[in-house]
Amino acid sequence: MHMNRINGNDLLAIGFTQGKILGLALEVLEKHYQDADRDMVLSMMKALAEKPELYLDHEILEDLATKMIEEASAPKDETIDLNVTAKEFAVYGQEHIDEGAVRQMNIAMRLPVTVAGALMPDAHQGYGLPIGGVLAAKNAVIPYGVGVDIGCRMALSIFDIPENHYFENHDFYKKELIAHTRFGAGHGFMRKERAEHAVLDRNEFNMTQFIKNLHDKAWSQLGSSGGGNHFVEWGIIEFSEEDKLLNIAAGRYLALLSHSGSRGLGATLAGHYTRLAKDICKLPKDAANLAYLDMNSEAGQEYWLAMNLAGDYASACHEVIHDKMAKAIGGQLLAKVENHHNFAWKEIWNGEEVIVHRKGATPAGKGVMGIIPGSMAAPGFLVRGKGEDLAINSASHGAGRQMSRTQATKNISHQEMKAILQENKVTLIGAGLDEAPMAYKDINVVMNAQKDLVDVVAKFTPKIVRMADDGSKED
DNA sequence: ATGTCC
Repeated sequence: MHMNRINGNDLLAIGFTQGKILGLALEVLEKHYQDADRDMVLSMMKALAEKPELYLDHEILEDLATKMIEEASAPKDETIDLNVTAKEFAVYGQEHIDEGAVRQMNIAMRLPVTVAGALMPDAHQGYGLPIGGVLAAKNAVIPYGVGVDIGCRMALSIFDIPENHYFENHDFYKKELIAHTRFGAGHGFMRKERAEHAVLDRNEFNMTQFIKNLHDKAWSQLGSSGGGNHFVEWGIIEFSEEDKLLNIAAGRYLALLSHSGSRGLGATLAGHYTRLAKDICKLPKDAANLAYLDMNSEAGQEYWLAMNLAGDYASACHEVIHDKMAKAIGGQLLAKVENHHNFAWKEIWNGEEVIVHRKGATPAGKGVMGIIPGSMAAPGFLVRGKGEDLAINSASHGAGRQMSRTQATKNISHQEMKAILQENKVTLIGAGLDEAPMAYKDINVVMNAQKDLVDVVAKFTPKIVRMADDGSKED
């Protein structure tokens, strides 16, 4: 516990300014002055901010003082201009997409690094790049083009268990779902319950002090699901015909579907590197959140490694969940499919290597499998990409909202929600009105709008859904 | 999306 720990706001209050120096100063404080007297350290830092030259011979602050003098005398960053005209981009299901998302996409298409873009049929407004936005950039990566929940993904396990086994043992499956999943912002596992995974031994955790500090939280949250629209659910997957590639015969099977990301680790990394990008890459105000890092720069390479670490961590979380559940039910696995939808990839597009950002978009290269969920009461789909160039080999990552969280909480009643769950024979554990099926677009309409992007392989119908408890019900 | 720490 560091109740009196000096934070960024404290330093801003005594004369530090937003930027790289602030981060360095916080690192020095953490490393050398954690247990020192707060007032003493604050007055020393204040003096340093006013006259860094007095600290050039200081045992600990020498390096920081040097950098502050360099920074102060360096020429000021110039704003990078956007192109006057936006490059054209494909939009799928435009009639169901809000204007804000299209406006944001138009700004993204004016970045000097932009090669191509596309908007998926579940698109809506986000920070910087819209959710459901795909952007191919030349040798640059945009932290907010990936999103806050780095590596957020879907994972599906199909078991060799016929659907009637589920219907006959509903309570057992419900019990195991509750026993082996954990939800809620900030929630993780106590030391004795913690899972192990090779991702925790990854070298990238030692890359910087900032990442090192996130290791313990990452460990405690390994195998947890978080909040918002994240879920773990049992459902029935239906193959209307044999799938030779998966080697699955036509029929209905029990399946486990999960949706979650990189938890606190990814969120903290996303925030850190977005700040860094905004500090380095000054864009006009309406494009500020699209700040990018050069892939050849130290910051760009550091973000790339951190992003990949967060992605692999998110994958590990799903692996832990699916392993626990498979073990609990003792089922034989027929197939496992996984895809991330908040990430950046190096891909070849139109003959050149580009960085493809998918922020809430499913990779849909030719033959690439993905999962597009509907809602807790609507089916989701196992799909195969068609490799559509205009969509930059992408598809939607879900149905998309038709009501904001606030709107949904206001306009939907608990009775209405109960009725639609009953009608679809869905058992719900947790979740608030903001995740009600009516808050989402009709998944069939969305799938229709992306017929050129994916083929449907199988249909997944949710049966027992677990989400985070409704925030309003918590104390 | 995230224990609301730039």
